[in-house]
Amino acid sequence: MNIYDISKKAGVSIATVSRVLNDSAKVSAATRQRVLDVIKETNYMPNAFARSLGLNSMYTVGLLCSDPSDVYQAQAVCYLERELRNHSYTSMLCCTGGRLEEKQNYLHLLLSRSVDALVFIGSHFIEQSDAQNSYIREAAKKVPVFILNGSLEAPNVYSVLCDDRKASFSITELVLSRGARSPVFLYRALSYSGRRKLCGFQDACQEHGIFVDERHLIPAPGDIPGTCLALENLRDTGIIFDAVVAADDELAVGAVKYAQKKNLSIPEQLQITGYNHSVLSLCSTPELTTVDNRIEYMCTAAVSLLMQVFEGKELPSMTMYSGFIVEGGTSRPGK
Amino acid sequence: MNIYDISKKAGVSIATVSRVLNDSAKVSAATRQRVLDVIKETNYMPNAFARSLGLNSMYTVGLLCSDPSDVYQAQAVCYLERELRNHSYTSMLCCTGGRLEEKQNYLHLLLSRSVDALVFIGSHFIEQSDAQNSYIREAAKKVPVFILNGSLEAPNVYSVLCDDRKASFSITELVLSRGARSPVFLYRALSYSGRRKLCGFQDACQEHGIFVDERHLIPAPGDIPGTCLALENLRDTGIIFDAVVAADDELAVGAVKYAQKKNLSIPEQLQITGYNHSVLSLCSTPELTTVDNRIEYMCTAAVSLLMQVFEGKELPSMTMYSGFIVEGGTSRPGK
DNA sequence: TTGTAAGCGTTATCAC
DNA sequence: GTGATAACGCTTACAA
Repeated sequence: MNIYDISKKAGVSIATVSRVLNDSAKVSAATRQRVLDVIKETNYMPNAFARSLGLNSMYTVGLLCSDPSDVYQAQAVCYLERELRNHSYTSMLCCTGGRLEEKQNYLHLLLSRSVDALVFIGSHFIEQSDAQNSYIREAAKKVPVFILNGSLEAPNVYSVLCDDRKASFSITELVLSRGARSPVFLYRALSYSGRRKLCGFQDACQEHGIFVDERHLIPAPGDIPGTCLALENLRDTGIIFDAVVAADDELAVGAVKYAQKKNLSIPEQLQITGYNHSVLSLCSTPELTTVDNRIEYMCTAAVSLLMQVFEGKELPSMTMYSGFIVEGGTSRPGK
Repeated sequence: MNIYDISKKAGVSIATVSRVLNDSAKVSAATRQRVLDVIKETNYMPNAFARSLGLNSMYTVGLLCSDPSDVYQAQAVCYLERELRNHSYTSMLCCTGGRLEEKQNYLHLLLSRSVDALVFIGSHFIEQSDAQNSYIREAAKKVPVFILNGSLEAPNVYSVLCDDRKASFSITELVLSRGARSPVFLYRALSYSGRRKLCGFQDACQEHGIFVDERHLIPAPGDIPGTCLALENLRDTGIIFDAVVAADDELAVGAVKYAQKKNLSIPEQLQITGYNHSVLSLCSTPELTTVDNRIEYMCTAAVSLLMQVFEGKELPSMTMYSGFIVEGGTSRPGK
């Protein structure tokens, strides 16, 4: 069943059928109705591939995330998909994992499918060495590229992010102002946002006259038991700490587990802060003090900006929002 | 840059270029090399839309989930996408939410894009009233449909699931054998797997001579505070319970929060079990006793079955695996 | 307002 | 082995 069949049954030309399908201006009400009747009656569905070929677009956006099992990324995927759908775009999802090569493969895949735009979820995609980001720049020559929670200076690349440096500064500030003297920073990787968070942490420490060296910056393997172990090891090497500022909620939960294992009371003996305000922060006991970086808002904003790019508007290359602190029971109460 | 440009530069016909691209049999080594050189040199990428039109397929599978922010669904999405990608298929993701109408819209969308198959993640898609599932049956007339953790008897519909009834029976059995006398069942919705879990719970109770009526079957709103509240209300109505068998980990965490709020010791005064063995079960303190329903395995299996369907093989309409229990600290220790 | 016909860039079927 | 050429099913000038 194709457009010719419909045109025959309705006694019109294929052009008219096409016009009806795309409800283009000039079709008489009578003709339109006749065509619509036939379409309904035959259950006709236009062929998406042929349509794409003509229009050179499938109204599809490529979504790249490293791992949607990460609660935070999953939320982003969900919100982005919803917003895109509201604008009649479908989402092609790619879960790249962490390896650069794999990311590049996926990018190539999406471009070969001629997606209309790309959204990178999370700062995992921005490598420290700028040369390694060239693949993103290349992609941006073909389609607009959006980066959530990461930033890259390049034509046709737009960043939407939370001011992680500021939020990290504030939350470090919070535990310091409530008595912490030897905080450590727990991170998964020094991705773009990881580095920003680290900056905030260091700045806050400096402002409080607290000396921080690399022994206070703890890379964690990522999962909860591993994080717990990393902190145990840290303690065994003789580093004393009374606060853990974690780069995400899962790491913070690892710190909670560590405290429980070592019988340290939270927050009296150990203050802990997370990041993301994910469901994990609520699962933890006590609930985490964490940063809400407004992921839903960021996703809505990103898609809305994307649509503007499609419309040919000029856009700022970076849009930055502020997160806010949600106080749970892992930091000492304020006055 | 299209296949004609390449053919000119290489001094061959477009047919030959096409043959090289699809590394089809008969092309002389010399010609092939010449064409490949031109392709490399020009950075030529075949047009995906034109290709799809010819082949009538984009090698794309539609993935439908209600909400990937649900950790369990997110994992499934991730594994499915990975496996599909390994078989050279891309994934079109749809997050439908819970409303039937929205699910149908999404289904229609995917079909209009001519995906090669559909995978429904989670049993949310199988309605209790069979008539409401007709939209899935309709879809199955066009493309093969896979259902993860749900089941529907229909041509071209294949179910891959964990034996939830059995697992739920076992885990209920576990808390009963360890002293629980008045368990309640906590669920989110009576979806296909929800109903199976309920059956397992009831059967185990019956076998232990424990009377269960509907007051012991607690629908929870879903989120943690809401679940906590639901249990408080239950207690206020005078229902005594010493075990909570929850249909998923998040609900179980709600029960943990309830116990903590009411100062009930876990597992002495209240045993709690979850379901899914998600990261939430590890975040909780104590860690949950829960069911691992082998989501990764199920996803791998589903995709492998899907590929067999594409190859035209006959397949059983249902493939069922057994889950297993992971003991945490929310159930009393065995002897 | 409607119809004709020329793309869009492939794949696939024939001949040669 | 290779090359014409006809699909594939739509959109869209341009004509009428």
